[in-house]
Amino acid sequence: MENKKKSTIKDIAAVLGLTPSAVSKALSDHPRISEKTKLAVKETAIKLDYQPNYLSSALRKGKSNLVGVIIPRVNSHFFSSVMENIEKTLNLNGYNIIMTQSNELYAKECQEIDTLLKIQVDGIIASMANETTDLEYYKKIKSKTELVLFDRGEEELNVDYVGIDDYKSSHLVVDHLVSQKCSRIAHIAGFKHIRIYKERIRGYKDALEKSGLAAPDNWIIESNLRLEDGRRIMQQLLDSPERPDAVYVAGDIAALGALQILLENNIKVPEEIALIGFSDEPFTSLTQPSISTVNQHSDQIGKLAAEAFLQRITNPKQKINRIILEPELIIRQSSNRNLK
Amino acid sequence: MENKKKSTIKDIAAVLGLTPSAVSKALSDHPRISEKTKLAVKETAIKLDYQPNYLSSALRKGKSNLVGVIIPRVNSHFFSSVMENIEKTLNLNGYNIIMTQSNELYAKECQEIDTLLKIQVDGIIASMANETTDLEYYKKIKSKTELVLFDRGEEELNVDYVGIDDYKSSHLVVDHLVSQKCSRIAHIAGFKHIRIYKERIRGYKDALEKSGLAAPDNWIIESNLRLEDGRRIMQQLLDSPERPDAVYVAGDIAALGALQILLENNIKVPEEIALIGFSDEPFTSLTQPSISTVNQHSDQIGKLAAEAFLQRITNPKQKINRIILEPELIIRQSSNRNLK
DNA sequence: TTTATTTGTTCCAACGTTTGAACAATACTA
DNA sequence: TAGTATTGTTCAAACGTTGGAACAAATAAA
Repeated sequence: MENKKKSTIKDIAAVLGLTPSAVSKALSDHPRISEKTKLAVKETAIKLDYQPNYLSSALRKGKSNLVGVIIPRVNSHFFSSVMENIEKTLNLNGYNIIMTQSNELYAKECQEIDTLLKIQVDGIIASMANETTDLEYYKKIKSKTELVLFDRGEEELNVDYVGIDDYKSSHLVVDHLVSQKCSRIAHIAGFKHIRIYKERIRGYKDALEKSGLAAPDNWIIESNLRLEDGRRIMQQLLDSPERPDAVYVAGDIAALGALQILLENNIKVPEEIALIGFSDEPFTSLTQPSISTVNQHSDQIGKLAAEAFLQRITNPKQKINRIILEPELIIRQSSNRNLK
Repeated sequence: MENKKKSTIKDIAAVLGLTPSAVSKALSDHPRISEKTKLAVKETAIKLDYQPNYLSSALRKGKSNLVGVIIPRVNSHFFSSVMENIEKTLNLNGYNIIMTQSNELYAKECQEIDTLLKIQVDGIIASMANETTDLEYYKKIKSKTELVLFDRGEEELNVDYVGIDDYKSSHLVVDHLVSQKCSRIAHIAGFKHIRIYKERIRGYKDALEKSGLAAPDNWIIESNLRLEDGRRIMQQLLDSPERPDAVYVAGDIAALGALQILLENNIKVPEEIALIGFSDEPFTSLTQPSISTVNQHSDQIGKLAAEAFLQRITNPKQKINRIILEPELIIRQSSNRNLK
């Protein structure tokens, strides 16, 4: 015989012979309530295990103090680290977050957006799914609540954004590979319709050109950057008439797949083919050889995205923020020919 | 000049010259509302981009259709897969989930519980943090809403539970190691105060005894099972006067740490020391050598936990479910002496 | 034609909290 | 001692939605 009874402000009022409004004011430290009453109210609140009903207060105040976060997938160090830092920053400011994942699917993303809007979140912080090309749903968010994007976001939406300089990242990667005497550099890329991957491709091309190099068009291969994509494309590159002597992969997981294929084919990394990934996922330092990669500063991105949201809530009409962080190349064994 | 104006049932009513309650009934297909009115209402709802206000309806109905999920950390294949399957199952039944992570910290866990209760979720599905020994907060959940536990849960709480047979898992592991002619088997364990780890330890001891083996007490070493714990303890075992010839690690991440130390010390795995982890995290198949491990059926656990919740919501007084799944030993290179 | 039934709608109270206004009681000022 | 200020509380309306009861109009049954 269980009774899942939640106590309300009324119950406290009844115990103390007060009105609900007196209790409400006491709980929120209203100046006109006597210290004695406040103390009594707070004691009974604890005694009755009172939990404020968020639904009613949010309804009344028109503010939920809830922020929705949409990420492509939770099972990635980059995204979960961003997540954690968003949460940490917002918690300090009295907000709670609802995290959802799109699984890189447009349909799921739309569904999550609808749910979050229904819940009346005070804002949404998101990184777009790989599949997303239609921006309608994001425009819908914009018309209903605050929106901050990070990492994967489109300029067209004209909202606050935090990310790294993807164009420059490719320069760091290519310049380093060139310094390692690589000259036939292929690029396992993300889909060009996503801005960050487009920028990485653009940076890759420009950096090659700067060094007087050029890559055949079929050395830029777009994909979803999953493990199996990395494997498939690396095999494809190995089978091509002229093999590259370096491969720049736009994501670490795909880079791992590529590394597997290289090892399975007994190709020496980095001597025969050098390899560089993207994101600094923890496993890149654990593989044999360890994988060079680009650090995207996930901790800072989360913090900055949360702060951008907080600023916008405080002052909705301030001008749009675009925060672009400096990428950092982490050189490990897979691209360091000097070390070995 | 933006107007983040949300339209309400009142706006629709005003447009059509109806009352809000007529609109509400039309939207929920009340039988007494004429088809004509329903059509008109639904059209205007779309035209005005009407989004039902979840706060008010949840408040009124006393049901939020929101379920809180608390997991120790999101960045683990096991937990994120459970998560995904909980979400999938609950979504099909009209529920949305709010996922939170405790980061294995008791304080964070309590905070998350309070938030979820404040939000008035219809139930909580959780796996306890490593740190948690005091069950007060879980009893609090029980007194306020429905609670389902998975993987890490205590029997004392007497709530629905889904997990695997940890005692048996250890038997599978030890029996396999014995079949590989290992006789000095150490155990890098989780903390004994957590039931699942206690069970793994108990199974390990009993299985050893069954095979006429015994391990010195200092070969059962409890820890948080993080990467660095695995490294530290493995080093400790290597430095001990009599080295083990097999190590059974109660978590994959710690097993990876142990493997790193073994490789750094040029110890042949599995010939000199065999290694087995726990959870079937994806990276276990990617290491060199690949790591044997125990499959916990994360997909099923999520589905079953969600179903347990749904059943309890429908029928609060049905008797407590304890669903125990069969563990599955996945034999890979790190423990297979025959293969090599 | 009167009475009963069905249909489509409005009315109203409620969910739990918040907040400005109103009020009574006490304390301070002239 | 009357008048004003201060203090501590209650009152009442509101947030948006819901759902039972009430009601009027149209239709069916007697």
